[in-house]
This record gives sequence, C-alpha cells and structure tokens, in this order.
Amino acid sequence: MYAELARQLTAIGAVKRELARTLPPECPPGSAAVLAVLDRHGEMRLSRLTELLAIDISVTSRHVAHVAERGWIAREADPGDGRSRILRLTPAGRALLLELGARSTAALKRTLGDWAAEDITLLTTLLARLRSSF
Amino acid sequence: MYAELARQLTAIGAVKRELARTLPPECPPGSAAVLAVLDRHGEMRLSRLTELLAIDISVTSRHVAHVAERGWIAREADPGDGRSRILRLTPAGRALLLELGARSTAALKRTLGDWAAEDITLLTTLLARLRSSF
DNA sequence: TATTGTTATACTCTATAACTATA
DNA sequence: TATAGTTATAGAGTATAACAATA
Repeated sequence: MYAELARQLTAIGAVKRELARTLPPECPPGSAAVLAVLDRHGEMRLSRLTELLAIDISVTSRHVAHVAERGWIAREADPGDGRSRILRLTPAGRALLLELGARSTAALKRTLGDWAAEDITLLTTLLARLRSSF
Repeated sequence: MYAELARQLTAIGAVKRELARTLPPECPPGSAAVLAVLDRHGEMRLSRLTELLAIDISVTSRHVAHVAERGWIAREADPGDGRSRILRLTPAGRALLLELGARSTAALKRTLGDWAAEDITLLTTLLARLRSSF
C-alpha cells in the first residue's frame, strides 16, 4: 500500500511538468510559487515564506530576487527588524498571477474535463492533508 | 477548484523531496524510477521506458546509463532490432529495489501512521487516475 | 528516408557552506 | 552570540538540438 503510494507520488512529476509548460518563459515555477503564496497568505518576511514553501532559505532568497527584479513583488523595510524586509505583491504581480491561474485552470479543465467535481475536490483535499502530514 | 488543485500539485514537491532523502547517495531518484518501472513492467527497450516515465528519451538514456554502470540492470542485444537493446533488472538491481521499497515504506508509515488505510488507497487511486488523464 | 539511441549544452530547482549585517 | 538573508558552489532533473547507427 505505501509502496504504491510512493510510486504514484514520484510519477506525478509528469503532471507537474505539464502544468509548468503553461508558464511564460519569464516566470519559472519557482517564481510562480512565490507569487501564489504571497497572494494566499499576504505580505510576509523571507523566513516565513521559506517555511510555507518548505525549501531552504537560500533557494527562497533567489526566487524572491528573481520576482523582485521583474517588479512582481516589492521589498519594503521591516520597521521592527533591520535585517529583514517585508515582501508584498505589486499590482503587476497580482495581474501576472491572474494570468497564470487562467492558464493552469485551462490546462486542467482540458485534461480533467471528464472528472466529477467531487473527485477533483477529494484529490485536492487528500493532497493538502498529505502535505500537512509531512 | 482547478486553481486549488494546481496549487496542491506544485506544493507536493516537498513531500517528494522528503521521500527522495531516504534514497542512498549512489541511487538518485531518476535511477530509482528506472528500476521501479522495469520491476513493474518487465524488460523493455529504451523507447518504451521513455513512454512509461513520461520524460524525454535523452533523459532516460542518461538514467539508464547510470544504473547500468552500477550493475543494477543489464542491456542485452535486441535480436529484432540492432539499434536498440533490451533492458532488464539484474539480481543486484532487484535487491536494491527491495531495500528502497523498505525505506520509502518506513518513511511513509512514520508520517502517515494516523491515516485510515482507505484514505491512502483512495489517494493512490486518484493520483493514478490523474496521471492517466494526462 | 525514418527511427533508435547517445551526447553536448543549457536551464531550473535544490541544498550546503561561507559570509554580511543586524539583534 | 544568535538570527535573517545573500551568495558561491555543486548535484540532480529535464529539454533541445546535433549526431551516429541501423531499419
């Protein structure tokens, strides 16, 4: 049972790659993830973003630098701590995120069109639960 | 609905990384995937393996070279086509696979110990279905 | 001419370690 | 001294394109 789940988890990479192909060249998956988290959870500092992405802070730092250079997020001084900055989506970042959402939704709708809505919701819920278990 | 599924799919990378950490240094995830497919579907040529892994054939070629160098698979001449070779697990490869399965199972059991068996099966089934939809 | 693989190159993601600046 | 970030370096996965060998 566990072995089969492990197999499916590794094989799911193909699906993720398909979704990644819908992204514009300027916005690699790592950038999209940063924008999505900031949109969902609001402004935050780098360490908090690192926790939510579950990657090393050095990786987060590079992703953030990438999206900041393109004007999709702003880094403002943290009034309470001179070592960190507050990260926040800009209007341009929000607009891009809308576009990305439309693309991935279209891709999923195209390939999952024959799924029952309840099954999609169920899968989403189970994935969220799996993630929180780790 | 689709957007939320897309988000969970990208976030699931953290879980995959956790599982990957259980692998021995000599056997990166790509190698493990090759061995798993050969174990599940039996001997085959590179092009077939490429289909099953859903990656580019150039990538498959490198993964296969890696596991072949370590003696985990054998590449025998294809009697029907001089351009390709038949890939098959060796006893050493099979033994390694057993070890890998034990490790990933232990890791999943540790973190998913409080899940109902039906939920694990359900998640596995839905992931398989998602993959086949793509 | 078409197909099967291989190899060179490049890009993205990730982690570790060393380092700077501030608390 | 401890913490927040940054940067350099290295390892792994993947795709594209050019190429060799065989069908």
